[in-house]
Amino acid sequence: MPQPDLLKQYGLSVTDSRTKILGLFLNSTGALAHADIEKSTAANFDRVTVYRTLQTFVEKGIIHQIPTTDNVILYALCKHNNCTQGLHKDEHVHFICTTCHKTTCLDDVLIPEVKLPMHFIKKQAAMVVNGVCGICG
Amino acid sequence: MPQPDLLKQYGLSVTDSRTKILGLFLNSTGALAHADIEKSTAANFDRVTVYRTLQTFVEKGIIHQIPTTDNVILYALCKHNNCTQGLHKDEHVHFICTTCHKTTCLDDVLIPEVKLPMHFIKKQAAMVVNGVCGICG
DNA sequence: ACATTATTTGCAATTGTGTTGCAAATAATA
DNA sequence: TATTATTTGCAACACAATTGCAAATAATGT
Repeated sequence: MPQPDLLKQYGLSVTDSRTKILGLFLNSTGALAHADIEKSTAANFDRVTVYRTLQTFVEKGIIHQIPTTDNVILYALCKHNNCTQGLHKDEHVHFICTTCHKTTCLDDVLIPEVKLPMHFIKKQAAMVVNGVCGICG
Repeated sequence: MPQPDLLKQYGLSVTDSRTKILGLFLNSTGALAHADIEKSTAANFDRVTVYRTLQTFVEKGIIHQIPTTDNVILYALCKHNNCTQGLHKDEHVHFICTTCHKTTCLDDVLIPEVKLPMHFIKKQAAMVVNGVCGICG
C-alpha cells in the first residue's frame, strides 16, 4: 500500500513529512533512530517535526520503540498489524549486531513467556539480543 | 564485604565518590538512574564524576545496564559475580512497575533461550518486562 | 612516614537531545 | 473555493552527556 493510503488508514492527515518519514521506514531493512531520520537527505525537516511525527506514529501503532542501553531509542515498523492506538503487541525479539550496528526485528522469533514471582502481573515484554547478525557472521 | 575492599577486589583505587556511589547501590532495592545518584544528598559529586564512576563500574562488571524506552539508562548491581571486565552475564529478567516506577532485578528469573535465524550468533541478551509489581499488585 | 608517580576529580566550555508556545503554512471539509 | 482544523517551522528553553585540562587525591616504593 502506498504511504498516503496507509496514513489515511490510520486516521492521519497526509502531509509531506509523514509521507517521507513513513517511506524511510518502508525502505529500511533495520530500525531507525531519530538522528538517522534527521540526517537523511531524503527527508530533511525540522527536528521538532521529526520528533512529533515519530511520536504520532508510535501512538497510532505504525511503529514501535526498541529499548537500548546507549541513550538512543530505535524505531521500527509494526509489521503484523496487531498494534492498536494505545497498546503495542510487538512481542518479537530484536537483534542488534555488534559488527554492522544494525538493529533488526526478528519478526518470527517470539518472546518466550517467563514465570514471574508471586503477584507480579505482566503487561508487556521486550527482549533484545546482541551479537553477530546473519550477514556479518 | 565493605565498599573499599570490594573496590580493591575489582582493581579500582578507593576514592570518596566510588565508595559512596557503590554504597548507594548496596543500599538500594531497585535499579538507579544517573539522575537518582546525582540528586542523592548522600553523595553529591559533580555530574561528570557520576558519569565516569558509572562507566567505570560497568566496565569492571560491578553494575550492569538495563535498557528502557525512555532514554534513561538504569543501573543495578551484578549479584552473581559472573560478570567480568568486558562481558556481562546478567541473564536475568528486569521488571519495571508501571505503578511505583521501580525497577527490580528478578535474579531468579532467567532469560529463556530463543532460536535465532540461521547464522545469527548471540553474545548477550536482555529482557525487560513491565506491569504491576508484587508490592503494588 | 614521606616523596614521587599515577589516577581521579571538578570546573568550564561545548555539543547533543527533547520540549513548548506561537504564528504561518498546509490539509481536510463542506 | 472558502472555512475550519491540523500541522509545520522557528525561537527559546531545559536537560543530558562529553571533552580538555589543571588541581586534588590515592597508590607506590623507599
